[in-house]
Amino acid sequence: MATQKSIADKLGLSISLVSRVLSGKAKEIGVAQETIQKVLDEAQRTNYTPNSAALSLRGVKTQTLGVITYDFEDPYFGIILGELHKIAKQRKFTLILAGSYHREEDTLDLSAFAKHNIEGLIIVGSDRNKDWYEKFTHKSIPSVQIGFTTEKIGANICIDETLSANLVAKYLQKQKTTNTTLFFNHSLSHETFKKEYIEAFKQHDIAILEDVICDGSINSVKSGVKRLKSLPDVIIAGDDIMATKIIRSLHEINIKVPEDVKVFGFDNIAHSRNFIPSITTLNPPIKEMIQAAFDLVSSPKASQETLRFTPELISRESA
Amino acid sequence: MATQKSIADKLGLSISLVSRVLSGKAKEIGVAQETIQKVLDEAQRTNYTPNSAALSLRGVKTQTLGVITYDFEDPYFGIILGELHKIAKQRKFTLILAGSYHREEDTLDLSAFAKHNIEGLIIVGSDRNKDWYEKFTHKSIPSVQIGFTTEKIGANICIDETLSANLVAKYLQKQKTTNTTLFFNHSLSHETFKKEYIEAFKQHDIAILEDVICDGSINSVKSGVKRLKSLPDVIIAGDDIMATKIIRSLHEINIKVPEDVKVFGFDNIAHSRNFIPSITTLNPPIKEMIQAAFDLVSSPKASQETLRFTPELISRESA
DNA sequence: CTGTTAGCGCGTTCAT
DNA sequence: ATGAACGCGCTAACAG
Repeated sequence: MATQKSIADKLGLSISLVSRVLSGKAKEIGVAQETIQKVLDEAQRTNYTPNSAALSLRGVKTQTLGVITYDFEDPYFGIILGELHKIAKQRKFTLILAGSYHREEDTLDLSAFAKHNIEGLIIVGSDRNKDWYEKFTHKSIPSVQIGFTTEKIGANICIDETLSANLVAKYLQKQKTTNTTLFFNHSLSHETFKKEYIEAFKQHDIAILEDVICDGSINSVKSGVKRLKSLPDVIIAGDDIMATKIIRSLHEINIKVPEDVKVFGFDNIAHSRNFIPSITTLNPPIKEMIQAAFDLVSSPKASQETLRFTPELISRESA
Repeated sequence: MATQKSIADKLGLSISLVSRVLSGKAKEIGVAQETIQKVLDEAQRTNYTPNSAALSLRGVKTQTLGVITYDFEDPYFGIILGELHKIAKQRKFTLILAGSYHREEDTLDLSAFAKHNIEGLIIVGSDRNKDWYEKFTHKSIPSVQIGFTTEKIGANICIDETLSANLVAKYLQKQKTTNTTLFFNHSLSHETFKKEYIEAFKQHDIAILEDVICDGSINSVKSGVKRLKSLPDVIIAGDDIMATKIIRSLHEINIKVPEDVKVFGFDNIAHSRNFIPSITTLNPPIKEMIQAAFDLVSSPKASQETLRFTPELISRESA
């Protein structure tokens, strides 16, 4: 490995001089142009890369962010990670990954973050509690959560659930919907939205016939669908995946969407557009949300802000 | 932050003694039991965590792996990352992310890896060339690619394409298929499979009516479907997403799957099971593949092995 | 304009 | 059984 020392030795200069040139402080201090060029050339030639360990030992910013997720298989996770990565690259940040597997939150292990001295924490997904965060409380790392939480620890980026529910209620009203059935699971984001839907439907004179709770597995959805006492005008699903599973389950007992029942989703996953029928859903402004999240954690002063974003209603075939 | 020095000062001991105790070499060297306990207690009390920068500066293993991907939005990416992360956690490894956005490979930036001194490289996805890898050739980091490549640089984990194609051909033959049409894009993995399909179909007396090449966007698939000169017994799609888009496009011009044409996918993404019709496809043994990949990079000696895995044919409604 | 020195936190000689 | 001193690669204060 090329080091400043190896360059200095080769050129017969001192290490500190090389350091000054390489860290861009040459001009400022007043190093001879010729010397600057020699150092730069040799650095280039030997493929010099600053040793991050040495830098961070000296207290130089590591420009490293930790990313925690609760569910790697969330269809949105890849997109979020992609966006995060894109911005991180632009700003010369590095992303370190931690997470729990399948929401087994007890398995969350943050040693990776300690190891690499992260300067910011991005939490992807909703959650209820953050026991694990105790380990971090003694440090003051700016953090942001993208999703809902009951235990806010830093900044927060989420969907405006009230606005969203009203958007849907208005849309359904226009379609002369008089009653609905809810399909939600026990996750925090589902429950948060459900509460708002109930409120919004009340205000728009839309009845809720049934409130089905299922874990989201295809079997739970199937049995939920089978046990339906009656068919509402529209079924409100907690997310698009749930919506597709509901439609699939209905299909298996010969109920057609949207002819017999409509189904409304949430998320606008890539798949929703090509499903048969295509899913009517709410499209969150992911890119803007991620951008905002990144800005919040990478800013010098830790923020406690909560930013709410409004999704766009995408009317397709299912509702 | 608690450091060995802070503990030593507090206890009136020397730093090196504290170091010995904390790195578990106390017994070996012969430190007084009482001293050991004192140090351990103080470390516990002050929440001592070894400084990774200092460690790696001293040459201690960083246990850090770099992960590169070409496409964050690949539906398999989350699953792969989840598996990788699960194993990484078990073995106390850290994962650092790099990648290019939407396959714009020129934007690949590996500075993140240099920054954190990675000890292994996992490449997720197929690719044709690795110009960027030049920067790494002077280091000897064990690497593994999960996917196909034309420019192998380390170990390689992939699907056995010949076996796969034969599996499918045999299946189709049993179903009395006499002709097919291919829908593939220009990616390396699609082309690799296509070649094998062509060979396998020839051996099984299955004709290929048309060879449609499209970029995979819904519009390209739609126009590909519209331009079809005739309907084959079964359409072979390069992957499940392509399959769903084909079915969707056929649906829009009133052609039913599988009644009018069958469609065969590849990948077994989560959605395939719930799509209407559910997609008949090949299911790669992802977990085993990831496990093997991890074993290869994390092993002390860099391997150049290529491991081929055989997928399982999952017969569903579409074919 | 350039070199010397100190020190970030740690493990490892070499002393004692 | 314990401590002093060194060096990993780097930057900054101080000295020419």
